[in-house]
Amino acid sequence: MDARKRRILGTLIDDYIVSAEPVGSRTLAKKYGLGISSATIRNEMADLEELGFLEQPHTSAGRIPSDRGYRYYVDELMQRPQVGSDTVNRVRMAFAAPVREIAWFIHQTAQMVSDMTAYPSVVVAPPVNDARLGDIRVMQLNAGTLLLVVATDSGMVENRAVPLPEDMNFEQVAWLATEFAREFRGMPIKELKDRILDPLASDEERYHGLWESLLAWMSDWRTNDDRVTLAGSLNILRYPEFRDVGKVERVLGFLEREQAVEQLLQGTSPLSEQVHVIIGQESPFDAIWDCSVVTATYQLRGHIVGQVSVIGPKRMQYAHVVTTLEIVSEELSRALKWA
Amino acid sequence: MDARKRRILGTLIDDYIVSAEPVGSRTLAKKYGLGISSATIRNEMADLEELGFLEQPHTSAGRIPSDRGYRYYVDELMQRPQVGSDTVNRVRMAFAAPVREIAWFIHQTAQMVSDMTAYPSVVVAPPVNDARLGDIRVMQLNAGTLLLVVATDSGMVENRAVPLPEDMNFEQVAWLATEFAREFRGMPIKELKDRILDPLASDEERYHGLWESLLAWMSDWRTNDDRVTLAGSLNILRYPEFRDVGKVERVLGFLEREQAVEQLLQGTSPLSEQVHVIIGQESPFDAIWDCSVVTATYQLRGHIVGQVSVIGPKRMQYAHVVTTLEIVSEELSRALKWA
DNA sequence: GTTAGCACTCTAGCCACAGGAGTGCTAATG
DNA sequence: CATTAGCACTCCTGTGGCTAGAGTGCTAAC
Repeated sequence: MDARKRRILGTLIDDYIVSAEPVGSRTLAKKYGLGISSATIRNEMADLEELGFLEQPHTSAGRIPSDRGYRYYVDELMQRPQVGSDTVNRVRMAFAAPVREIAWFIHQTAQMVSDMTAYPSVVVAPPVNDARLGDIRVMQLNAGTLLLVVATDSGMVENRAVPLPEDMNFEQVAWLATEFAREFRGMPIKELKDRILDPLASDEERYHGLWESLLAWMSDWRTNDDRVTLAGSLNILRYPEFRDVGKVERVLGFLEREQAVEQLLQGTSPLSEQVHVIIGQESPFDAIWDCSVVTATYQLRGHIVGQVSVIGPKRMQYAHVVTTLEIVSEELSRALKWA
Repeated sequence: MDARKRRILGTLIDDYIVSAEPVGSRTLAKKYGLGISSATIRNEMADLEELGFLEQPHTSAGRIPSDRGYRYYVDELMQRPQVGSDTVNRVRMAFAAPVREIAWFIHQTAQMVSDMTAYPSVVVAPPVNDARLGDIRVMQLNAGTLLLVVATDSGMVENRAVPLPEDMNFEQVAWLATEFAREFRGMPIKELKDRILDPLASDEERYHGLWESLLAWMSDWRTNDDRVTLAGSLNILRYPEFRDVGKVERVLGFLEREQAVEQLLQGTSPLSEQVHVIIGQESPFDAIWDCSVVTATYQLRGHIVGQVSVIGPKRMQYAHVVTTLEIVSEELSRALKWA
C-alpha cells in the first residue's frame, strides 16, 4: 500500500461520495491533477480491487469502494475539515437555552445533528437504571387521579398519573411519597426493585399496598420506555441509493426498533475512541447493510451515558460527520455539567 | 343518478380500492355479478365520466374514480362494516391501562389507530390554552436547577427545568410557587399572560422577577410546543401510489409541519358530524392532493378538544377507517372522563 | 333499452441496435 | 523497469420499432 495507491483510493472515494457514480480511471486522471496517466491509474485500480478496497459493479463501469475501502478511508485517508468557530458557536448557542431538562437536551441534539449533517440522527438517552433516586413529588390532577413526579439525581424526570386508592386521601399519599423519598434517596434506581422492605412498620394495611406500588412504579421506570430519539429521518430520501421504497422501509423500520438501535450503538467500544464508525456489513443487523453509522458518546458527570449518532448511505460524508459529532458530543457533555 | 349507476360506481370504487388498477367494464361485468353486460356498463361508465365521477388515465385503460367520485362514494355509497365487539374491546383494553396522563392517551391513540388501519395516523392533543391552571409543584433537581411541574385541571402536565436564581434558595421559590398556584388556580391558561399583577406586594425585589418569570413560563406553555403526534408514518410506503420517493417526501414532510396539520384538521367543521373526510384537492394543502384524510374529534369534559385522524392514498379503505375512528374517538372521549 | 361484434387506440413489454464509457492487455518509451 | 499510448473488447444504457393485450366507442341487431 504505497503512497500513490493511497492517494488514488482517497481521491476516488472523495469523488464517489459526492457523485454517487462509479469512478473511472479517466475521470480520476483528468478531474484531479494526480500527475499520472489513466493507464497507470488503471493498473493501480486493478491492484486495489485485488486487495479488496474497490469493487466493480460490472466490467465496463468505473470502480466503487468496498466496505473495506471505506474502512481504510475512514481510518487512514480522510481529510478532517477545519473546525470553524462559527460551528462550535452554533452548537453552544443551541445548548445555552435556559431549559435544562435532560430530555430536552436529547431532542435538541438529535434535531441539530440531523440538520447539520443532512442525515437521519439517533440519540440514546442516559439509562435511568444507573442513576440514583433524587426526589418524589405528588400532586393531585383531579378527584380520582394523582400525578407522581420522580427525578433522579442526574436530572432525569418522569411523571406518571395513577389512580388514587379508594381508601386513601391525597395527604396520606403525599406523606407516604415523602417517606419513600426520604428512605430511598440516593439509591440507584436499579436496586429499588430488590427492596421489598417496609420501614414504616405501619399497622395500616392499605399503606403496604401503596408502598409496594410505589416500588413497582419506580423499578420499571423507563426500563421499557423509549431511550432512543430519532430525528430527520426524511433526510434519507435525499440520497439516490434510497430511491427504492423497499430500502427506505428496511432502514427506517430498523431505526424505529428501539432495542435494536440501542444494542447497535452500545456495541461500539466506548473507551477506545471518541467516535466510532460502522460501515455496511460490519453491522450485525442486515437491515442496514448498505448504510454506515457514525457514533459518538457523551458524558454525564464524567461517565459515558449515551450516544449521539448519524446514519446514512455508505457513501457518507465521513469527515464532516465525524467532526460534527465530535463537537456536538463534547458540547453536550459540557452542557450536561449544568455549567 | 339512477340506482344502476350508483351500483356500478360503488362496485368500481370498491374494486379500485383493493386493486389500485384502473377498472374496465369487462372486469366489472365478470368479477361481480351485476346482471348486465360489459357493453351496458361501458355506456354507463361513459355517462359517469361525463358527470365527473370517473376519469380515464388514457384512452385504452379502465376508469378510476375522480375526487368527486370518491366524495359521492363516501357520502352515499360505501357499506359500513359490522362493528365486531372484539374491536371495541380491543380499543377499550388499550385505554384501560392504569396510566392516566393525557399525553399518554394521545400517543396510545395514534399508535393504535395506525396499527388498526395500516395508514399513518395523526392525533392533535387538547390545547393548553383552553384549560385552567391546576397546581404547581417545585422540586430541586440539583444544586443550581429547579424543576417546575405544572398541571391543568384537565390533567395535562408539563415540566420544565429552570435555573435557580442566584439570590434565592429552594424554599423561597417553593413558597412562591405555592402562592402563585393559590392565586391563579382555576384561571384559564390563556388569561395568565395578561396578569402582570403582583399580589404579594412584597418589598423584596427578587421576588418580583421570579414572579414574572413564572407568569412568562406559564403563558407560553405549549403554545409553541408540539400538539401533534404522528404514528405509523412508514405505513405509507405500503401503497403503490407512493413508490415514488418524491411523493413520500412531500406527504411525510407535510405531516411533520405541525402547524399545517393542526390547521388542516381544525378546519373540519366539528359540529356537523362526528367524522369528516377530506379527499384530494378538497384540502387547501397541495402537498397532500393525492391523499385523503379522515378525521374524528374527541371530547374532554363534554367539549371537543382535539382530533384523531388518518391519512392515506385517495384510494383509501374509507368504510373501515371511518368506522375505526368512530369507535376510537368515542372510546377516547369516554376514557378521558377518568371513568 | 340492451347487447354482440368490431374497428380503433393506447400502453407496456420486448428486442435489436448503436453509442459510450471503461477496462485490460500489449507494445513502445524514457 | 515503471509508465503510458493505443486498441480491441465488454457491458450497460438509451432509443426506436414492433407486437400483444386491454379497453373503449360505435353500430347494428335483438
